[in-house]
Amino acid sequence: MSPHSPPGSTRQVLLDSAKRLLWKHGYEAMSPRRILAESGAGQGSLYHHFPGKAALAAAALEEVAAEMTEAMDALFEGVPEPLAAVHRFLDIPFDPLKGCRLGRLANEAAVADPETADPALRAPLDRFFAAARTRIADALDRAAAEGRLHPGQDREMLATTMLAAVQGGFVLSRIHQDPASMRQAVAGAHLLLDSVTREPGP
Amino acid sequence: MSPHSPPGSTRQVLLDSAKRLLWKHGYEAMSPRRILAESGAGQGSLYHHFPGKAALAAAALEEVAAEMTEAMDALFEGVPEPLAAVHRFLDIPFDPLKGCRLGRLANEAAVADPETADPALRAPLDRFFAAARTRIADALDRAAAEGRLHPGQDREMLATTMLAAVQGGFVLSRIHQDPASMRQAVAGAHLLLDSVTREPGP
DNA sequence: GTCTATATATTGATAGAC
DNA sequence: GTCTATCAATATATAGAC
Repeated sequence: MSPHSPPGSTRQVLLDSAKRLLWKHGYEAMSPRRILAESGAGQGSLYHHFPGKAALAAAALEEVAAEMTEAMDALFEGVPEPLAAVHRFLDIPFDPLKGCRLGRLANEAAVADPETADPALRAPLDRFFAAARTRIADALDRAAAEGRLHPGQDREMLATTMLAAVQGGFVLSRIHQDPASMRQAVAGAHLLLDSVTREPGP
Repeated sequence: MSPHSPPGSTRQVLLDSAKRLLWKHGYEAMSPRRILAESGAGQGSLYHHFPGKAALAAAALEEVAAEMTEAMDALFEGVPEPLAAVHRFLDIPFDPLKGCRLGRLANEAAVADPETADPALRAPLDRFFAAARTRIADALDRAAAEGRLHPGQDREMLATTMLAAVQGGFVLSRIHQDPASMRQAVAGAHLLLDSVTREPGP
């Protein structure tokens, strides 16, 4: 929406602080006061550059979604073999205890409660996960075209399951305060992928 | 901890309201004011029966965890064939848009932020998901003992993946405001389970 | 045990000087 | 564009009568 601000500008400093706080504390717990303390900006600056907390958060989430989409694109363009790219996606070294930068907001009222949500907050999440599923499903389609997938597999379903395994891994790791849950969930996703894969023909 | 209160008692009415609000809005968004409005109790009652909001929430979550553990036990005891029980678990008719009563709290600071969390809030979640994983892993062990599982499968890993698929399904369905994500994630979990299953011997 | 005030801190946002 | 007040509303909790 709004063009990128110059790095180091007050507007960008506010956005960077919001991005950190949204990751660490989520939306509701990200008070304007904390943003100002984090960023060093004065009280008036926030409301000069943004209509309010929600608009700042929405802009911050747009940036996060753009960064993550870019990372997905780089991964899928950088790994020529499509199945290898999906496995690589599962092996991204997330820190499971920190939660997913976008997925962790799925249960905040302002983001995803149909009655009280601000659509501008959910939109970047919606778009990123749709894009991620498309990247994965497209890779699986290419694998199928190369004869590397057993026929008759629902590639969109498989792509959703890959994403769900990672998101569920975050949830379980946070609850147990233990990265092992993420490792196991991802291992299951690898196994599922292997189970629909067939060796390259001669 | 505390013994169950008589149904209809003010204490239990407060607990029931807290359980509803925790599911619908989460912990931080569950203000004492809302609890009192929901329950019809007077202001003083909450602080007479509980030291504060955190203690009420912890007691409410203990009840939720107990209910869900009981439901898991009923399912796994009621379905004699262990693999069928795991498939049945995946087919529990969750409402994906409502989120998981316990899993939805995984990203609240008071529940799972190592710096600020109240251990009493995370404990019931930790215990329920550990118990759930054990139920599933035990069923897979029984299936293996009956020769229904391909050998060499990590049953704990598989159990974690089943739970993660459901939790990830909740996250994705909330983000897209669409139950389809949960259906697809669960379908992937069924497929994984099938891929490690072998037909009963003669 | 329950009720009606009330207290204090924090929230998200504004006012207005510079 | 940035700053220092300041605001009204809400959050969690307490006081004290009944």
